[in-house]
Amino acid sequence: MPVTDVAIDKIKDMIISGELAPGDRLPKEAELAQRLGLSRSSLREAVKALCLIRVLDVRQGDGTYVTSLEPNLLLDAMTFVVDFHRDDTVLDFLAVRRILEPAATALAALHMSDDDITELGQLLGELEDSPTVEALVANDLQFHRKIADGSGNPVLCSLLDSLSGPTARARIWRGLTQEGAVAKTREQHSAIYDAIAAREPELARSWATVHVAGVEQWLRNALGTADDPTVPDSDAEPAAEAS
Amino acid sequence: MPVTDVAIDKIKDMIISGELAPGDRLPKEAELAQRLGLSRSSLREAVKALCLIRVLDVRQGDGTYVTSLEPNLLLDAMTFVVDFHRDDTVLDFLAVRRILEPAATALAALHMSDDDITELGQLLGELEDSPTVEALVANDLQFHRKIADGSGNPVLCSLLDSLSGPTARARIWRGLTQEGAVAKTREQHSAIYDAIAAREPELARSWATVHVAGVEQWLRNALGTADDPTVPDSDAEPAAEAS
DNA sequence: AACACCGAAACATCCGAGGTCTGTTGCAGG
DNA sequence: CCTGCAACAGACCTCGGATGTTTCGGTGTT
Repeated sequence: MPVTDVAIDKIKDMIISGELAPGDRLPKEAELAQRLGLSRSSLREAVKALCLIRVLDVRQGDGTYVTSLEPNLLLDAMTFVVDFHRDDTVLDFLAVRRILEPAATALAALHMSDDDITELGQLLGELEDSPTVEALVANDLQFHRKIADGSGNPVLCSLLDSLSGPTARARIWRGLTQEGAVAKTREQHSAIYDAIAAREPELARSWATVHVAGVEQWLRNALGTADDPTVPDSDAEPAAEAS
Repeated sequence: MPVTDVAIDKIKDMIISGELAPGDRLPKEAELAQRLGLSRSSLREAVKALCLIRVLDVRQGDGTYVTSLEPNLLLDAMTFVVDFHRDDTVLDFLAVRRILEPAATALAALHMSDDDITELGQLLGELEDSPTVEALVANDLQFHRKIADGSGNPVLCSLLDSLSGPTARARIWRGLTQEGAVAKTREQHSAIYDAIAAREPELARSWATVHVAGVEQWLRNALGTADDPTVPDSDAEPAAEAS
């Protein structure tokens, strides 16, 4: 195994073992390199890699630090990964979002504070009467992010955040091409908000399902893959082997 | 922004734009470095970082290649990230798994081929009568992996795979300390298998919920936080309306 | 045709020399 | 005593070259 990969594991272990706590500063490059038994160049490669996934944070002129390691920060790095799947597997991501979003919305109906719910309502009001598609989608992202945050589960929230990225583009596309999509989105958002404000988790869940499924259904048709077995529709083809 | 980060973005763009397709070989270090306008050292840092998240694959003596970029490969890198959350946030990960696993199991009941179901059954039979806890958990992981794979959604499968890692430790701990946990796990696995084999998605979903919730409940008690209704009851999620 | 050897190509690793940014220190002035 | 500016030291950034290792493919022998 390359020395750089060893270094990555070593640093990872130092963090997991507790030798390096979140916020701690690492020894200076030269020192750490000697301690791990490799050159500064190789060590820098390791540090850079850990930097990309938000485990380390290097500040020029200051030093290298361990990040807070909070789930939202680390899962957030997943956005980078998800970026590589733009067109082909968007449906798969959307299918997962369709599973998580309703659950998160139901949780939000139970856990959100009254203040948060008020802010959620304000978000809906901020939108103009005839918003641009971009403004609508931006508001859409904020709306769902606040709900995900309201679920009280940071892991769930970050995951949804990552999944929302690639599907946002699809939503913009939809807004531009599908008649009535904007109005429908606003209606559904209001319904979701009402359900949360009424503390009705099951109702909130159902509206969220309808909401996400709408995008999913449209996208599936738009992609012309009416026969894609990846998505949970009503029935499946039971392998025509036995019978 | 550091030149290395610029290089990362450049390479990322080259891939997303299609200039570099999965499986393609990158220009040699020196050449690419000159083209991107930086030194080999800095380029190597960028490549190493992209390597960690499985976007690039470097083979000494051969060259640097773009990976297949399949969701399972990229999401798999998330396991590395998840490793940093061992004790504190396991409950949050488990809560997400409790949302995804039942959905995946229901999908599997609809989409798995008869052959796959046969293999799933064999997996259950492979276990001895009095397995060690380690063997049981290993079998447990395989069992759920096969089901996740059977959902037909590679993103969902990879995500569950990543989430299973940190919770596996918890499951081992449980097997060692809770009386009857082993027997209960086997019973529930059989029930899940039966529901899938019978093509009963809702039944499969419910058993999966019960199964994961069992671990979650135990863990919550074990951690002494008996007061966290993180997840409401989750049925009525119309991922599949076959009956 | 199968196998062993050899050389070219490409990555791995290391090193040392500047460059740049940041936080701190110390002095002068209000 | 407090404030503001300038110089300093520490730490990371970038570079380019030299040397070691591994892999691939061509060549020659058996």
